[in-house]
Amino acid sequence: MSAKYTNIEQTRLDKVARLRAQGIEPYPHRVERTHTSAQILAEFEQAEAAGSETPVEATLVGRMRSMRPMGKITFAHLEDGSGRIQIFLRANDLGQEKLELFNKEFDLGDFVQARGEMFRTRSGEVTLKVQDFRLLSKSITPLPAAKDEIVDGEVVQHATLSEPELRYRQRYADLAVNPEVRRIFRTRAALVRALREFLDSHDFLEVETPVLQPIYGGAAARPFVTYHNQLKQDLYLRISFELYLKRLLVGGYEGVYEIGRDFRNEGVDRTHNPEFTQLEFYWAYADYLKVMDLTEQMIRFAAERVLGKHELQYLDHTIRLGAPWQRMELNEGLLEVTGIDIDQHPTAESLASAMRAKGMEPNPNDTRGKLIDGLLGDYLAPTLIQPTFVYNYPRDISPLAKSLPGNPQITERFEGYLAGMELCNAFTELNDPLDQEARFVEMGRDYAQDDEERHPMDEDYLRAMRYGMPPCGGFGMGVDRLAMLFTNSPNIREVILFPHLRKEEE
RNA sequence: GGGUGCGUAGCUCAAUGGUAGAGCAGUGGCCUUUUAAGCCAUUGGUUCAGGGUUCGAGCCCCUGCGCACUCACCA
Repeated sequence: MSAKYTNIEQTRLDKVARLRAQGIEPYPHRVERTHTSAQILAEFEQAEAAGSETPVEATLVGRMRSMRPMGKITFAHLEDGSGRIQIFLRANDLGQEKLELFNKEFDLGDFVQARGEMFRTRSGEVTLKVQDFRLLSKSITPLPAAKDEIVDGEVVQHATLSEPELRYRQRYADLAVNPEVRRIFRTRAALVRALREFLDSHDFLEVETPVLQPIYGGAAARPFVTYHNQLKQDLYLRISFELYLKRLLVGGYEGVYEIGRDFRNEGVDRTHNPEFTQLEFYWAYADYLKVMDLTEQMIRFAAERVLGKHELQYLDHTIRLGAPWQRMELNEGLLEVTGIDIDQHPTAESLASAMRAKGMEPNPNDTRGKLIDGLLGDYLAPTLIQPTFVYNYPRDISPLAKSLPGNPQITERFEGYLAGMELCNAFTELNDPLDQEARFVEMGRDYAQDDEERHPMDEDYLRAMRYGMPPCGGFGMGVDRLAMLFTNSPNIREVILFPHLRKEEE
C-alpha cells in the first residue's frame, strides 16, 4: 500500500486531525439508531395519512451520498441498507457553528448519525429535520461516483464507476456506488435460498463433503493441486461433489444435496470462472426422467420465488419457464442442425470423416464422444434458447451414467439448456460396481496418460458401491449461470462478488 | 494460447506529432426548503510501465503489464 495520498485524501486526513483537535472522534464505537430509512418513510407517511399531529421522531444512520449546502441551511442524503433519506440542517436549529462543522468537515461517503423529526419539504420530499448529528466514520478516499439525482424516489446516476476492472477489483466501491449491483447479489441470494427451500421441501438432506480431496473426480476437468505439509500429501481442490454424495446414498440417505464451490483449472471466459458454485443432488429410486421432471419444477419454483413470474428476460431473449421443457434426443438434435446422423458413425474415425465432409475441422485426437460433445456445443447448444433437455449421451463421455437398457453405448444422461447455455447435467447413476470399474479402466485408456481430465480410479468409491447403492438419479447445475439468467447478466463476473482477475501490479 | 480494441485528474471523458483540457468531485467565497441546486474564483497530471523514432510523442514504432471483446480450449 502506497503511503502517498491524493490531494483529496490529504484534505480529508486534515479534517480528521481537525476533528480530533476539537475532541470529536471520527471513528466512534457506539451508534444509535431508531429506524432504517425505509421504516421511517413508511411510519411518517402512515402518520401523515392518519392526520396525526404528533411529531415523528427518529435517529437515522447512513452514508452521506449527496450534500447541498446553501448558506444557513444544508440538504443531504443518507443511504442505508434500505434506501435513501434526505436530511435537512438549519442554523436556527443547530447553531451557526454546528452547521459549519457539518459543511466544512463532513464529506460525501462519511457515515453519519442524525436525530430529529420528520417533515415534508416544499417540494414534497419526506425529510429529517436534524436537531443533532454525529460522525460515525470518516471516508478518506472519495467514492468513485459522480453526482446522483433523485427523480420520483428513484436514484438516477449521471455517470458512475463503469470501468470493469475497477468494478471487479474494488467490488466494495462498485457496491457502494451502484445500487443495481447490490440488487444482483440480493437476487442471487434469493435464488440460492429458493433452491434450498425447494430441495428441503422434497426431503433432500443438505450435506457438506470435502473440498480437499486425495482423488478428484465426478467430472472431466483439470484440477488445482495443493499440498498438505504435515501429511506430506498432494490434495486436489474438488472439481465436483458427485462421488462423495453418492457414497451417502450407500449410507442410507434417500436424497442428499450440496451447494458449494467447485474449482477447475481451465480457461476463463464469460461463462467460466476458476471457482464457481455448484448445486448437486442425488435421489434414490429415481431415474433421469424423474430428475428431468424435478428439474423443471425446481427452476419454475425458483422463478416464482425470486422473480414472481415464469418468464426470464435474458439479453435479447424472453425465456418461458411455465411450459414443459422441450425434450430432444441428442442424436436427433444433432441430425437436425448438422445433417450428421451420429448413429451411422460408430467410430471416431467415421464420425470425423463425416464432419470433414461437412467442412468441419475435427480434432484428430478426439474420441467419438468428444467429437459429439463438440458438435453439441458448437452447433446444437446455441440454438437452444427456450428450456430444453437434450438426452441420451454416448457412453465414453458419461463414465458415471447408467446405460440404456439393452444399449451399452448410450447412457441415460441429459443436459439442460437455456439461452444457448448449458445449465445442468444429470443422469441415471451407474450403480453396478463392476461396470463402474470397467468404465474407469476405459477412461484411463481413452485419455492420454498425461491428460489431466482423465478420471483417476477411485477404489474407495468402488468399495462403497460394492456394498450396494440404490438405483438413483443425480443432478448438477452451475448456480452462477442460473444467477446470470435470473439477473440478466451477460458475464459470469457480474454475479460473482469477487471474480478472479490477474494479480494487480505492485 | 491467437486476434482485435482499450489504458489520460478521484469518476466519466476530450485533446492533426507542436503549451495536456472539460463536466462532476475537491478547495475558497455568496446563498434559510434544495434535490445533477445556482453563481464567482480556484487546486489537482510519472497521459499504465520501459525502450525507440523525432527539433518535438498522450498521439508513431517495439517490449512488457492489465482489462474488454472474440477465437481456441473447457461438463
